[in-house]
Amino acid sequence: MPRPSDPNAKEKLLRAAEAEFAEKGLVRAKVEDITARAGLSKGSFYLHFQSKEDAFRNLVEGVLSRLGCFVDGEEMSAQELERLCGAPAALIEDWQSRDLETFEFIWQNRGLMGVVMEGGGGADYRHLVDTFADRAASRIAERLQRGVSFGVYRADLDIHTASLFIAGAYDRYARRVVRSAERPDLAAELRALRSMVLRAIGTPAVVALVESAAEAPAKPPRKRRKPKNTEEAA
Amino acid sequence: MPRPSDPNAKEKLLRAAEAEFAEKGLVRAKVEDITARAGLSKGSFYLHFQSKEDAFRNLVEGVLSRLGCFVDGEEMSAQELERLCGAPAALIEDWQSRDLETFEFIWQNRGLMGVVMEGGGGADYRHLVDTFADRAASRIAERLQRGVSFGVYRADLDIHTASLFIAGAYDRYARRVVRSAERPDLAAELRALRSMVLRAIGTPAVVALVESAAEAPAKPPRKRRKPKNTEEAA
Amino acid sequence: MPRPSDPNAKEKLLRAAEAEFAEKGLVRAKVEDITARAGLSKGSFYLHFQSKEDAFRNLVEGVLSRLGCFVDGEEMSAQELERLCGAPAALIEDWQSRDLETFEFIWQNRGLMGVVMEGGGGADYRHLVDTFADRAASRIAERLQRGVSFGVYRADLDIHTASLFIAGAYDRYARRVVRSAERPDLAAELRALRSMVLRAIGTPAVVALVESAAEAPAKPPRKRRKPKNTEEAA
Amino acid sequence: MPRPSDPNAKEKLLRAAEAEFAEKGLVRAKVEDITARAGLSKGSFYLHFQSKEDAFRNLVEGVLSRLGCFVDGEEMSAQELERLCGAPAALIEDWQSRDLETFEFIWQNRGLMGVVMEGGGGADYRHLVDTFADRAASRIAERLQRGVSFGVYRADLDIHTASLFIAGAYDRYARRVVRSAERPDLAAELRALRSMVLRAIGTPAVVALVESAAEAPAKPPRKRRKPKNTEEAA
DNA sequence: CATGAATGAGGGTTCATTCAT
DNA sequence: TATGAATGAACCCTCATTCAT
Repeated sequence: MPRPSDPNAKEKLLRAAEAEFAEKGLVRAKVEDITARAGLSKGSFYLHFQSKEDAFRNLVEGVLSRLGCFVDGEEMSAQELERLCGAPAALIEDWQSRDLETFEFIWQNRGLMGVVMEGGGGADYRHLVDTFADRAASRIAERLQRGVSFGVYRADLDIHTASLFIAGAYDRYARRVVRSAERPDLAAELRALRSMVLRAIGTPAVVALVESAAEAPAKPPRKRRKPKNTEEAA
Repeated sequence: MPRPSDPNAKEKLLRAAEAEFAEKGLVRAKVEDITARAGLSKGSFYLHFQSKEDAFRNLVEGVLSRLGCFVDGEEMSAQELERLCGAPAALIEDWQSRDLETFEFIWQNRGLMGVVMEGGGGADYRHLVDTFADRAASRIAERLQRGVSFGVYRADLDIHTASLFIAGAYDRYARRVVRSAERPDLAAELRALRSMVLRAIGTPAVVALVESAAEAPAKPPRKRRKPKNTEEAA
Repeated sequence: MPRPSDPNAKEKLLRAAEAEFAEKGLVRAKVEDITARAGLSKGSFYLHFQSKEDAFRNLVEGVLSRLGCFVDGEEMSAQELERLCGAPAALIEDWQSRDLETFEFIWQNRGLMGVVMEGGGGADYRHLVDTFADRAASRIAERLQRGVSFGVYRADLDIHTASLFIAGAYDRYARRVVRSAERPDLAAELRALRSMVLRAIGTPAVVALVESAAEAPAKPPRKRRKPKNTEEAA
Repeated sequence: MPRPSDPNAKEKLLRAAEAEFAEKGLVRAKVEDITARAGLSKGSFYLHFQSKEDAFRNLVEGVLSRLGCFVDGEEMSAQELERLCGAPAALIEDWQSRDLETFEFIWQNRGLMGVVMEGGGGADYRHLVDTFADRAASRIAERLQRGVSFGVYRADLDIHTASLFIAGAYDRYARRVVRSAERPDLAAELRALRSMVLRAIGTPAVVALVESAAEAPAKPPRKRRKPKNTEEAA
């Protein structure tokens, strides 16, 4: 006996699938459990997805693509860029602001991010994450390069090693956030993380700035786009 | 037609299981593939293990426990400790030497380490890795504390954040090693990684030391125990 | 969004169902494919048929019933009959004319005829075909009997075997027609077939007639009823 | 709980599959019913066959290949051939003997033959049957040609039409045999069928022979190979 | 009447595990 | 101990059918 048509069926299924995948990974998650969680019947799953893998791919590609937007960031005008780099404090605040947005998104989507980062999709999806990680490291390298040429970072910086290192630090932090039961104090922790990084790569002037600014309050992040999948709201 | 008793059967099965788990993860690895790879019959698997999960747990616990030995390190006499901490250069060399041993082990056991780190065992085994990571961070914290009290690291060091940060850096590097197709230059890469870390946490004197010693040759690691699972030898 | 009522819906569905059944048989044909081909919605199928099998039965019974009319033929007045049987050549022409009509119908409805003859409906529908075949053989037997009593066929004819044999020959030819990609030259092929049959059952006089008449042109068939399902027109 | 190893498992499964396919066709036959009929568990099916279709193909190809041996017949030495064709009566007896063997085989394997001939495997298997039918018609054409050149059949025989016609007659008879509930009197019916055919294609001398020999007893068939799948024995 | 999302029984296939030999 | 055929629970996916709109 069919239920009344539900215009949100696909969305409900995606939410349910996300939760099941987050809990059990691609292989152990059962289609029947997904549909049960969505309050639908088993068959309805296949009205919206080709297969279980299809739904998984949908979710993973979606979250990685949206995360990619944060990583790539907005275009910054040459003028704005020069202004910021001339004022290390402002540059650092911009950095913090971007980090906060990114990790806010990661926190909101921690279920899916967890599956993706912990390999819950099996080897077939690792390359997606690897590709993403490479892109992130490249972005960081670009910014380091820029920072060096503007005299914010040490001139003798080994940019390749440093970018891997920094990407690693963020990766590690992301894993921690994703597994947190409680919402972490993202602003404070990101500030601490960044202080560590700046100490390692900054010029003495920047290091001094970092040390003096340890207690400065963080500005709220600019709203660039509104995050989806707000698990918090559910 | 029973084959003659094989005293190495369990060992062969463990090696085969490790390889299959490394390639496919716990769920996708088939008992039949494991026994085929070991050159034994399907039934023989259950003469040595309660279940597929049992074999997996055996392997994971084994590798984590051996890795734990490296992390915990040998007891160091108070005298030796004081000597080392009075000579930062020696302390750093000791650190390098321990890192090298640890990562040598990780490289040798990269198959299993990969499954463990990439979540190939599903959510049920994450706590093992988490527990291990916590222990590692504690150890690092202890050593940071000691280093601070001996004046090697900056007195204002936020030990908690620093330990997470450092554990993260090593974790990240371990993931890279585990996925390398080619044997990485562990000594050089660990030296670079440590330099980064020391710049972030060391006193100015130590930072100077790091900068001047960039080209110093690493001593060969002390042999504390011989690593098992030498995939290289196979 | 309901479409405006379509008075041809049932007919469209029957045509689509026929095509799908012809291509895939009862089991492999999907209701959804049928309705899609008809340009209607899935649900509309059940406004016109109880079930997929119901539609299949409708079609099969329809085609067999219309084919039965050809086989049974029109009532022939005693007078007309006597006239024909007194003139073997005319009798043979009448036979050819009826065959042509029948096989024209078979060709036009080759899709459905194919499913029916090739068992595409499964064992449940075989009895329909069997019943039909029995009836056809009986009709042939009657005509053979009549032909014998009028001295057209050999007096020693084993009517039972002959009728099966002839029914078989037509059955076989029907299968060939039904599978032809190109429209076969029905008139010529039926003439050849009939010649073979007449040689086997005819009196020497008739055999001579057959041999001398090999090149006589066939008259166009009388139009008794107009065939439906004219696939050619579509 | 596994049953004791059964060396006949595959054979039992083939028999059971044959029966189920014969009753329900490829699509409607359920693997579970097949294994139940064989007294085995569902999973055991896949120890012996890749899939349900694989088992079906095995059976169909097997029966067609064995039937092909009958149709192709044994090589006949030129000497023997000449002797036989010089003595139409002997030639006809040889024909009868071969027919009897072939239809004995068809009767023994009527289950499978039924599925194959009635299209129970769907369109995918029709080409196998078509290919087989073409081969059979070619063989018949060859023999007709030989018979004509030896003066057994009418010199003006249209070999192509005749071969199709004869193949059709045998095809039709095979369908009847396959559906018989009771074992038909193969010898008598084949003899009748052959008489009809000979009347249609034979020279007057042969026709006379046929008419006089209607009551001659059939020789028992030479045993060329022992038929498998003897449903009668089961 | 028409629609098409929803339903859920059904069936093919996999594979961890057992146990007679 | 070793073997590998046998088992059967699980689970993915299909599709005929229903019914709220």
